[in-house]
Amino acid sequence: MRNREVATVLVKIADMLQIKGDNPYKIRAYRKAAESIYHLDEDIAILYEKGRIREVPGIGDAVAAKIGEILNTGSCEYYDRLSKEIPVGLLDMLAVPGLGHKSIKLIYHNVGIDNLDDLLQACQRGEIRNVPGLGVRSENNIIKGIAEIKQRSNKTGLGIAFPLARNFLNYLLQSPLITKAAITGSTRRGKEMVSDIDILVASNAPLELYGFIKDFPAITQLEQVDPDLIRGELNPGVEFEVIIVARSDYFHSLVWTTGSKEHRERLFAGIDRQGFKDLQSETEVYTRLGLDYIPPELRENHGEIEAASAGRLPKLINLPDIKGDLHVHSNWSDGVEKIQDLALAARSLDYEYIAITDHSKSLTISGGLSAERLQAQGKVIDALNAEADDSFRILKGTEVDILKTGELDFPDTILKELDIVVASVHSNFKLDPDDQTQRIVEAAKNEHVDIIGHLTGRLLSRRRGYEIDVDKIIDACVRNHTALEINAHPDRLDIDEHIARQAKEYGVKVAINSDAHHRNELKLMAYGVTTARRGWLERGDILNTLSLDHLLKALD
DNA sequence: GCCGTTTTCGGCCCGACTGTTTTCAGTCG
Repeated sequence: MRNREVATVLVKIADMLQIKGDNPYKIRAYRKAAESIYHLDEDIAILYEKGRIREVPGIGDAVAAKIGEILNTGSCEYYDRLSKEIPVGLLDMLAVPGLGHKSIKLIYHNVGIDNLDDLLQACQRGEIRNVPGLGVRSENNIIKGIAEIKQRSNKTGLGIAFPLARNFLNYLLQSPLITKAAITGSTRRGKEMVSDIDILVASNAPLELYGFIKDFPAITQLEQVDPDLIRGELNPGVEFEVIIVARSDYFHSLVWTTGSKEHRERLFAGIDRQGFKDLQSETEVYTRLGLDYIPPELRENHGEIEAASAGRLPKLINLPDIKGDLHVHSNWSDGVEKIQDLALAARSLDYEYIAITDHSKSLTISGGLSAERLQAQGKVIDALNAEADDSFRILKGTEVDILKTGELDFPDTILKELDIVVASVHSNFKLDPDDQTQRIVEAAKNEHVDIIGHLTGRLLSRRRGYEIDVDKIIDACVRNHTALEINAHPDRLDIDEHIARQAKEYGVKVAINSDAHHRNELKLMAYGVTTARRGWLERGDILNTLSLDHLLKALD
């Protein structure tokens, strides 16, 4: 699958055109094509070979030709020509919050800055404040923004790291030199951001492995550090380690490498792991330590060792416990899929229901629905449910905007007609913390609101969440029987594991939702389940583990 | 640059906030 690689080149073309100040619709066309390819569940290279690439929405003759070039050569003539005019370092500067294409062009033309490092230095020297349209405030915001970028640049989101690790693992398992292998480390624990990918391998021929590993297509760097350690980097810039052990040392090594430093050091304090040879499972390792088996997601030294010792570990939720998705967008707002296609995809995941929760009218950029359109959508859903010959149910819902004042974007008379109401913040992120909190508390108090969506508004690779008092919001949720969402999108994972655990302690129900804008994104549910597991949540804590009947009763 | 049950040209997503200004351009969702 080279879809991500192709999409990345197209996005860069769009960015360069935008810095140049080219036709906005042409720029949008490149972005739309990139987005389409990114979400494709087929391999773009295979589609191209079959001559079916024009069937992909947003790809016309011009982009199709460029994709052909990218697949054959890794780049295309148009991109190369643009990058002579627009230095690629300018594109990195786009990651700075508040800096857009126009400011970057101005900075480049006025002071000749074309990369992040020089930009930081120029800000520190006070040179950027003289660029027309920018001032001292902008300068300070840029310095702050670059610091944040540097802080997270050595980490990779689980949504990138996990699929990459799985592909790498599957490749390794093809080798006859390897008898057992598993993803380990923080990726196995399901941390939202990981610093590298660790793979544990059992092999009796460690020195022959290097030659096999170097042929994995995504490898960009490779180094044999020790006879039992190979280190390198995978495209797109994710570091990895392959740790090689003898078959007899595999399971205690898996426990050792999976847990956080604090977990493993407490586990094996004063114990020689040599006595753990030849065990047949991780369960045996934990049994030997006098503990119940601790699932990887809990191995953080956050109380799991005490709980395992006392036989009080939670029975964590599993993906098959999920009976439906309560936050999904269709092409009525900013999703790309028809409602019936989303329902079909949900059926194939063995769900019993899916809630269509398109945006409300204030979110114009995302095609928010007016009250009239929402009612029309309800009729369409009723008809689809009526003509279905199974018990699967499409629920009528909305992701209603929480306005600046805490008022909702639809009146109660509209909300009460819906099966499910998700209320979310999409504007005024920089409100005073008290006002921001109060705004969400007001929404939670509305009797028709079932779930607060992506509570903190954070985007893991891009921005921190808005400032809120989580305790007060949890309190409001308890009093009003409002659930909190774990938004499963790997860019969000919002609420995080800590707030999720706090919610459970106070008896607030949690809904794990994909927030899918495309049918393939329904599968992102798995990341939300991982976060829930890291928050010690059990099936009974999760709203959408309920069967359709029980869910409807619970929502009543 | 893409698209089409207003179809081969003329549309294509808009409104609020921020920081710069002195009436507005740029950014963001």
